Amino acid sequence: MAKAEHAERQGNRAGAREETERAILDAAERVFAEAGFGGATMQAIADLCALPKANLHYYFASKKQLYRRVVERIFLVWLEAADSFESSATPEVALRRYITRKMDLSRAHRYGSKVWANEVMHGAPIIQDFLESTLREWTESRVRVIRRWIAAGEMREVDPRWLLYMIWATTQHYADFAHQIETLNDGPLSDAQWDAATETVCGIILRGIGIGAGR
Amino acid sequence: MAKAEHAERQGNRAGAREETERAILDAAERVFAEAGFGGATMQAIADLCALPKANLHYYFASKKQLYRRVVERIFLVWLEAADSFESSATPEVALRRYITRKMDLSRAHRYGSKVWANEVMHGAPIIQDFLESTLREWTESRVRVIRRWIAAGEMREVDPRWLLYMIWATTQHYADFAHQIETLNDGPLSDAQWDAATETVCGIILRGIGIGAGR
DNA sequence: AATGAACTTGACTGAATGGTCAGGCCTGCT
DNA sequence: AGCAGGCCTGACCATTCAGTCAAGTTCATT
Repeated sequence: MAKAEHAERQGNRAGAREETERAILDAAERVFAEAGFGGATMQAIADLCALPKANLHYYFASKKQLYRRVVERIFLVWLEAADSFESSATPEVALRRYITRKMDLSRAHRYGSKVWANEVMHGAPIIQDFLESTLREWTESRVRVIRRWIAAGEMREVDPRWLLYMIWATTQHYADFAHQIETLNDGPLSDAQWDAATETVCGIILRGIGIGAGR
Repeated sequence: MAKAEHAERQGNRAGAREETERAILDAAERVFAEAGFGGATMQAIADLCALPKANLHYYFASKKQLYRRVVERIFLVWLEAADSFESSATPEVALRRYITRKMDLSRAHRYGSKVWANEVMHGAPIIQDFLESTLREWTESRVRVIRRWIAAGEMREVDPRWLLYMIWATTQHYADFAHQIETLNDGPLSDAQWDAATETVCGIILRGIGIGAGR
């Protein structure tokens, strides 16, 4: 951000570059999400951001590298959501906040979620190292937090991993399977429906682990 | 089956044909699951079932048609699982059986689940009609069953759709995100782990909707 | 054994697509 | 104004891949 401002002040060169890269990444995210890596074409991405195909190759060396950048950007968003899982709070507050945040993300970053899902489904050829380092560490740390809550009698005894998987699965489902949900719903979910779904997910999970959550 | 036996008795021609088609479909299911439609190549499928590529085109007119047949076959398996959701039983028995069945499916048909997920994520270009007809009818019928249970005070008041999505998401996650789960687990889940995960999922959901399920 | 239909397959083709490149253009600095 | 470096792009190339085909082979039937 500071870099962009600096650039802006002394000409629009660097700022324009960042803007163009972002536009390409946005288009790429959507095309990769809708067609998968193999089905996506550089031409389709170029069309979506109204740039000649050769231009994409000026900013990103190859399709693979562009894809990698897309995935990395998504991972950062994911990490941001992960931070909302605060170990200091009670399980009720922490989990409710985390689930809500993940539901929001599913709504705001539908394409990103799909790209991530695709990548993992295909064996994570690009981001295996992330899974083995950052994701693993994050998961293990939260597993310990949950174990502590259990030991303190703040929630029912449940293997933390199955609980985390359930939260990931359910929240991401609203992005990855949005098409199915919208078909069954005759259109996109309304604000009220998102709120209701979020509340229901929170409610079932919190009660499910022995926390008499609201209402 | 009767057809195959009949064929077998009067020569192995028709029987062999079915067997070959099944081999191709199995290979295709796996390749489509691992690479997506766009990333899959007929050659890769041919290699996996040890047949010359030209032979695939003798049995299936095009890549698209082969893909369609793969998806249709998966849908039949899905329907079979759907039948285990019996409206006659109590919610506890019905949901427990349904969840267990879906977890079993995720374990036995990992590739099928992935192909389905891919198809829906990409906007269901091939099976949109299924979503709008069969899936919709099935869902609406189960929604009514769940509403009846709620009206009868057998479970907490919860929008049935969010509950169903949660069950689908969680159970399918064990197939679609198997790679991620196995990375975090340092290897495939053991029998005991599958049982534990299934039990935890049942437990959280049943308690979550106000049914004091076992243990 | 003869026959013809069903099956098999190596070699080929046309189209699509990732990637390249040379030359032109614009921008900001001196 | 003039210049240098970053930026843009149409045309092109090499590869990959779905799909074809014609020439074989196998097999059930008669």
